[in-house]
Amino acid sequence: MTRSDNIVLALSPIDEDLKLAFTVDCVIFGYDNDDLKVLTIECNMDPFMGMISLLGDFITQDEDADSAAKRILKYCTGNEDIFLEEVKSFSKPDRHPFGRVITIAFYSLVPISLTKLTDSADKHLKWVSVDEITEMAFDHKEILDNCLYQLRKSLREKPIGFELLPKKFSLKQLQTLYEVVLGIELDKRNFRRKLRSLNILIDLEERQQEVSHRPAKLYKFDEHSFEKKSSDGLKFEI
Amino acid sequence: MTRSDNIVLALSPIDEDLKLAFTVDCVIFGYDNDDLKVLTIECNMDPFMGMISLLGDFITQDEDADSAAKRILKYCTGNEDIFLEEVKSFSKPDRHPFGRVITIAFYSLVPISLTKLTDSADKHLKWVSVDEITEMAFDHKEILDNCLYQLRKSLREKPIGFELLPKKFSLKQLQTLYEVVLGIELDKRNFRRKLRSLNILIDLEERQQEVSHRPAKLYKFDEHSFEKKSSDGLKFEI
DNA sequence: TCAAAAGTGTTCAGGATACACCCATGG
DNA sequence: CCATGGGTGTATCCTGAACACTTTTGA
Repeated sequence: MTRSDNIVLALSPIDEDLKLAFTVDCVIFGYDNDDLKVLTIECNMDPFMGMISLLGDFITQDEDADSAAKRILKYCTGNEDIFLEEVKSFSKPDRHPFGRVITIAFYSLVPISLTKLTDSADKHLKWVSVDEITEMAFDHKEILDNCLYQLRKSLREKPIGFELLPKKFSLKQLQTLYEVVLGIELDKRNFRRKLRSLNILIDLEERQQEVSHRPAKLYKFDEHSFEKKSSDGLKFEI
Repeated sequence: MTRSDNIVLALSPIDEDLKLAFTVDCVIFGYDNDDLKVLTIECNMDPFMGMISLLGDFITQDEDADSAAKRILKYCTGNEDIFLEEVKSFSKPDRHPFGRVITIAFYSLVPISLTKLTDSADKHLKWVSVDEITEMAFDHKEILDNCLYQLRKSLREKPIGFELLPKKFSLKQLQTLYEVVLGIELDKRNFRRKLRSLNILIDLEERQQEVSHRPAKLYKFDEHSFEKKSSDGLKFEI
């Protein structure tokens, strides 16, 4: 996979008569330093030259949209086992200057600190704070906005916040994540009581290291327990 | 538009080299006689000959997926102003026997009693109870299941139940709709109090006619009031 | 006057919210 | 011993759930 996998550059899978192509675009959200970011690549195609764009690629003949998205994630991070959710399609006839390019948007979640971008991808990619993004190539800003909306919705309905954090995290980190992504303030005691009552965290009996104050206890997400509770009809709601 | 608009029959927009085509499929939900139904068309293509299928069509060069879905709705009902929500894409490489056909699934809601199927569509189409459907052509049963799931979710989060009822309806009708679609029982008094507190119904000061018991009061949905409340952050939740 | 469905209030429990102080650690 | 962030409990309010009888109409 080369840089030409940026759909901006790869032309071959576009049928020249119908000018029809089918792609996926991934909004890869990362979280680091109490900040929500998106993985971007610089666009080198007029009229969007120099603007940032999302990671996307054609869907090949032998894969479905989901697999294509996973392939992009693996290309960027070397990892396939990443949270991924389909959001919606974007298919305005004039959305792409090369012709009819219909795309399915996904968003995915990674903790930036644990995510080494692969060598091949590294030099082209950039994490950009969501707040700082005012425009993107193509209709990618619109795609980002839709995915961000969906992320916020899902974050309140399903326990996916953990996907953005390191395996071990403190309750404070988790709370800040919710506050940053949702753009709201949460009460510390109520937040903790809520999570305690959900019973989906495992106390690791460990503490933060090398902090100049009382170190926080560390937890991990109890995926197994959640799956069980979930099928019993647990209502996750923050 | 002819019957060949059923994607099963129309071949031309499939590129013969790439075998790539792009379609929409509509799960058109209708409600009648306290029963949730889906509009279907008989499939006349092997290996699905005789099975029911969803209403679908190619996306043309000058429309987006949404417009294609609306076009299908207009073809079937003569009406364009119908509730429509995109659900997800279906893109398994082998999902269609003719080649690579990627589809975007939508569901829409109509009150069957108010929906005259257009003459051209009428003879081919059939309303089938959701409960009775065990198999469909292609992966349409999977599409239906996904759309039904999404309908149930949205029905609890947004005031869309009205889309399935006549303009004027009784509270009993509305409650039964929720009970039928969600497959649950609701308490009459709690349900009515809930609706009262939401303040999104207009009392028409009218009553049912020609029923052999005390006639129920009729209401209509106050779309304007809801829009206002919604932007003020009303949490609709049933 | 009967059958059939419409319509209405109260109580209780559990979850959501608001709120302030002590604790542990490193420097 | 001080600065910094970690950690905890209680009182109140509100919403959701459970529950039974009276009213109106047509036949």
